[in-house]
Amino acid sequence: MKNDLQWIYTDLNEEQRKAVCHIDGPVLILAGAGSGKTRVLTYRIAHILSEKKAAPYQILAMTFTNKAAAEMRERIQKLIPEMLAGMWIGTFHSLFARLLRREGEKIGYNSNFSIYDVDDQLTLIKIIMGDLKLSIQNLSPKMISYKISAAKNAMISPQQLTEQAGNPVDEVAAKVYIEYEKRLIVLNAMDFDDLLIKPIHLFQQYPDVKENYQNKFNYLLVDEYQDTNRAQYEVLHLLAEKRKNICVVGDDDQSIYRWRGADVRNILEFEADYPNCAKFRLEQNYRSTQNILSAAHSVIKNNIKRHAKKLWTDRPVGETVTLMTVFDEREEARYVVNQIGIEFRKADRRFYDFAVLYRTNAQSRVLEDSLRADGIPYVIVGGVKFYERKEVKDVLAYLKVLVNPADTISLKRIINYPLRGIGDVTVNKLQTFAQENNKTLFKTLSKASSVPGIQEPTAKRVTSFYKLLKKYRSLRKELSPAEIASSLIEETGILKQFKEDTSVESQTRAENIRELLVAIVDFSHSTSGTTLEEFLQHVSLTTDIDSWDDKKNAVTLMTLHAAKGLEFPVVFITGLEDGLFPLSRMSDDPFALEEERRLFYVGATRAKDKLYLTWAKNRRKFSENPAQVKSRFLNELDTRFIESVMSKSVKSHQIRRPQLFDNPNSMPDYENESQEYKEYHVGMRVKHQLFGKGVILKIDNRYGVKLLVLFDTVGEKRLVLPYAKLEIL
DNA sequence: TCCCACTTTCTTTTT
DNA sequence: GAAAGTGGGA
Repeated sequence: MKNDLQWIYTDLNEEQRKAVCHIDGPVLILAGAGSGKTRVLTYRIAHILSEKKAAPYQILAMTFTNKAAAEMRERIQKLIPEMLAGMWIGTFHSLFARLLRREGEKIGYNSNFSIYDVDDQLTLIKIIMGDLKLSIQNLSPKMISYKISAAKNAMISPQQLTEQAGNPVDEVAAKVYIEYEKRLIVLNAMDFDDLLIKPIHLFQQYPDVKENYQNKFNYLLVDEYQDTNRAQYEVLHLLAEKRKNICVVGDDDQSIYRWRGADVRNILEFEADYPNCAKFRLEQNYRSTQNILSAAHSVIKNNIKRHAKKLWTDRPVGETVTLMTVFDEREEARYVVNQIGIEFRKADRRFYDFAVLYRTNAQSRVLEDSLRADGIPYVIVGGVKFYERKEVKDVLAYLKVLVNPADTISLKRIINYPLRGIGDVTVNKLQTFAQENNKTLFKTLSKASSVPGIQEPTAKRVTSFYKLLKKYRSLRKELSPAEIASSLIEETGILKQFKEDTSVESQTRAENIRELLVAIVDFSHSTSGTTLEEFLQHVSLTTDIDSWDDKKNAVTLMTLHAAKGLEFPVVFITGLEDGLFPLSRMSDDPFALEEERRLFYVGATRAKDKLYLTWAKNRRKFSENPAQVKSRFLNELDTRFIESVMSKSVKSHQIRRPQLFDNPNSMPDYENESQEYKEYHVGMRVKHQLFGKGVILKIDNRYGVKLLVLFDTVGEKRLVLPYAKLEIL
């Protein structure tokens, strides 16, 4: 430990120091972007420990991402290396998962419960909807799943949802919800939301357990408090109830997870919840230039629902923010790559100094193409996540079953993978038998020959599959997770089937499976644990951003959401078009629109020295390429901090109106055509130059205009309006 | 039971 | 522009 707490005085500003030194009681720290909030949190922990207010194991520090937790650990390690062990620092989900592994028995779970991701959840919901004979045609399982998750995050029980259900969709959701909760218990599985809710149930049902933890955790610290949802709020409240030593840090301007149930009111009303709380405001920004800060502020100040505040910096004014207008997304990508080259030479930068941000993951593709073409190294954070790839999930399903045989969802995933002649019909027979005899599917596998309707050869295949699982289950104690996994992959022939196929797809799948094995080995060597159970939990609760390596010399591509908490010398925010950012369906809902604006603010304040904003006049979506209107956020920007530029092709385009389809590279100008779309309606008779006469059956306006037309001679055809030259009859 | 070809759907953002 | 779902034939 550094001597005499000198560091508290030398490393912190006045307000930070106050926040660090006020140890007891509830504390609210409103920390603006780049104001050193992680520093305050870590110094606070160090201070508590050095004042001997608590032992390390009495401290509970919660973040949203593993990355943030890891950073906190690292910084504490530097301040007081000997005190780190035993501290509960981690994400909400991982810390509560840990707690539930210990205490879950009390509420009907085994300590080896599975954690279901969105994909598993959806599978389960589809099964339930099938069993309840609910039509998937009218109500998408996704919608139901979303409703259930929203209810859970808002702490609404199945019974309450049933009572409140005001429309048919909610009624169905409530029905499924009831069954869903029952089945999760039987499967010995929890979804992400359960990890937050179950501790609450536990504490409510077992006051002695609650008290245990209240006593244990002397000091609570919560990062990104503005993004907590109702369940998180509640569980924190229960834990802090007794001692009220809770310190939350957050910024209402950076609340961007409302769609996942986050409730800004949690931070706005903290003072009301904890009446005698101390409040500190960190408003000095150490990150960005004045121009960047002023530009960001000129946009965020348009939000009505916010604490009025203004960050300041003593950093130089810096370069103006560049606003670039380009013709389409390909030109946007080329521009970004070009500027990276220019900045690179101009300011002696490294590739890791650059971040390219976008609203949706789909936008990364074009950017990747351009970067690759110029040989610039890049990393993508997010997108299709490694552990969510089909082949990876298949292998993981094997491991999950080994750990938790009650996990029928995972079992069904692998029962015929790789193909071993156990089809749907057989599985259904087995399941019916299992239900009738009140056994798990796993147990029933061993008795396949006594299940009515299953032929001898099929029963043999089933029992040999059972023996396979049984064998590996008993090997768990003797072999390491990596040995089990690689032996399993070998014996089942999962890798072999990909190796035999020479297609690129199979090769990457094989590659991914090998990568998974490497990940298991790596994990075994890490400090976090060595058992299969621990590995599976790690996988379930790890995201892409957590494995992002900021030291790797590559340009970073990621969504604005993923960028929260990070900083880069040069930042590009791309795709600033109305409908994309802000996303179109957000524009009607004022709350959602404000959230989009906060997202813009988060993005802009990631930049230290230089910020680029780009928008394209045309952007390809699916197969269409509609004209775009610039984002309303760009209109809100104070022009004093901005320099507007236009690409050559945009300039020339303003003079020369393009002919429709005159060459393949020039896209048709739709601006006046959008009016015409409205002239079509269902039932109208039309004529197509190829298909002849027909009648319009359906008009789909969601992503560009698509028509379903029944032609007199060729039957039904799907048409995309700008390209289908239709004549109205 | 399996395989292939065709159709449909999805696109916000994530622990 | 992929990935899951559907349906018919072997």
